[in-house]
Amino acid sequence: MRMSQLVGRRVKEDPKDAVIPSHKFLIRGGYVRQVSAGIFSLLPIGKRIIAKIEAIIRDEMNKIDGQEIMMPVVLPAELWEESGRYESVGPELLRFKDRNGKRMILAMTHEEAVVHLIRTEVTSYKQLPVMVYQIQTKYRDEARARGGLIRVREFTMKDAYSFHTSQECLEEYYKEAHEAYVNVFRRIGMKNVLSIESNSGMMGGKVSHEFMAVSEFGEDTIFVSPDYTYRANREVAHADWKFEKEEPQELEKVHTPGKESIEEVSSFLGLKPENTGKAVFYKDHEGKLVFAMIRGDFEVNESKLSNFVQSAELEFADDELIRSVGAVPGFASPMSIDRDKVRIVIDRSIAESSNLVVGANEKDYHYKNFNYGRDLQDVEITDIATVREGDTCPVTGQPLKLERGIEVGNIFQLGTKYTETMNCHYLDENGKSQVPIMGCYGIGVGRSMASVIEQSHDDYGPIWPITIAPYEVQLCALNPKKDEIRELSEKLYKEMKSAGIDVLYDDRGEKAGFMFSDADLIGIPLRLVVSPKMLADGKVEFKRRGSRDGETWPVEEVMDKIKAEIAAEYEKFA
RNA sequence: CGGGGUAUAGCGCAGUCUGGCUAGCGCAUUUGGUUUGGGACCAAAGGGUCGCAGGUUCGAAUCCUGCUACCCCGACCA
Repeated sequence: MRMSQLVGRRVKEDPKDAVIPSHKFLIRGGYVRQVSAGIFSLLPIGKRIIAKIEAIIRDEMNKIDGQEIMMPVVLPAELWEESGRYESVGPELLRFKDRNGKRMILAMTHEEAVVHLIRTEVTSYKQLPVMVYQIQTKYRDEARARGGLIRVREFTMKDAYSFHTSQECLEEYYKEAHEAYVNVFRRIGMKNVLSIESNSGMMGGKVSHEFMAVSEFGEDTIFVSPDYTYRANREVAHADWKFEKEEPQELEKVHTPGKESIEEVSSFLGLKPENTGKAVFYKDHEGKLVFAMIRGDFEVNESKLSNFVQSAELEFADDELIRSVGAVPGFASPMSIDRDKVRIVIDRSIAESSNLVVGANEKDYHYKNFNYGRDLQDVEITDIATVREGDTCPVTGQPLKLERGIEVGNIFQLGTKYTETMNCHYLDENGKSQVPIMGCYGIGVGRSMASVIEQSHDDYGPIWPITIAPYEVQLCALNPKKDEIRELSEKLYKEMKSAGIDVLYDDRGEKAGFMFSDADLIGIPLRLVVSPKMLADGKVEFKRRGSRDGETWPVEEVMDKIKAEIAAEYEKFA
């Protein structure tokens, strides 16, 4: 490709809206352009990167016997009504009507569509297990798009779905898919990606993993042990907390005028937050009150609580609802409240500690020396605590470290949630009707591209791994008005093209600095410069992206040497 | 959805408070010339419904009302 013809200009200044490096460079380098909030066009070099990422994904999916298909973006609402998600999913599902008034949706994921397909095409145990996948557009009407390609509304996703006759078979395939994902991210040159335990929550499965590109700009918080043996999303992370019981002392009501928060109460009484119990009230999806209690120095983990009470939409309860069960906001206690109207869930930190300060359900009063077992019985006890940096790793015993991550992929053991509700069956070897067990596997393609930039750039632009770089080699002709420069550059360009090398040829005759700055923004890993100075000695300069020092190659050796360099680059990601 | 901000040429911005000549600057673009190793120089040129609608006024980018879009923080996130 000749740079003089390339669509997509480079810009010198950072776009005012961009706050993270990948967003800045994607705009400045001419990879993408925003059309609307969270909606982007891909320009030629962006599209080439995406195509290369997709090719690697395809290769790995095909290796684990995936069969590529393509399902529609627009789906009838009735398909989503079958699974129940037409109602259960919020406004991020874009609903609309066609000209006949028929209710339609823009697919944000394809479990329904794939079950619709598989239930008619796969009817015998002999056809199982089977995996189908597609690389296709998804639309999610995000409340707030952000971070360039990190959180968008329309995006390309590879989504794969597997169907099995047994849980064992699913688990075995799940391992293969996990391995394939590791290969994908290695091959696209993502330097630091972790597979972590994640929250399958309402998706219906038991086991799931997220693949996180570690980045300070990630939206997810993850906890890892120092040796990375333990890796989990904050939503599900747990720690090896140790609590100690002391001799219970007599329950004592104390006057705490106007002291509502943990900090106020504990400092007023000359105690530490860990000597108190904190009450947090939520409203579940049916509007019922959930009373969560945790030791004062912890925070309630809403994901854990939400999973435990099987309610997808927990929200903070208002004071009116709290009072309706006999509790007093700011001075609430699980004792002496209407147990029929409220579900009480207490954290282990409460059940396994002693002599805590808790509310007295009376304005301006607390109790000292609350002890679970003596002062409260028969409530649900579980782990609803949010892990803090430095808490003890449940596996290694070491202090946990906090990282931020961009979710670039996820894999779920779904079970039969969709196959069952949508009447998907096959006949087993005994001629009996069975429901297949499902797994699903996603990769965000554009988000992966952005994540590679986050992990591989310098002040001047992205540094692409050769496996996904828009071109393998950039050829720069410095001063092509000079015949010998132009002639050699054209010759090298043609030779590389016919040798099957992806080459971007800067034939514009710009000043060196201008040309190199553009080259840095395009981030091609290998660069050849034809210049009068070098050519006087019969040499051409070779540079790697990211290094300011080059080598000089004799003109007649350029083709051999560049082929060797390209091969060596690919070797790094094999 | 809550809080904050922005909207003027392709991009980045000034002008708005305090209404007043033909709306300006840098970059980019086009033409001619000089240049050519890390974002050159000279000269000329093209490019604007000042987000939209309504109002006030002799006169509105500027004041008033309503709306919309976009960005940031938060909430939400199959």
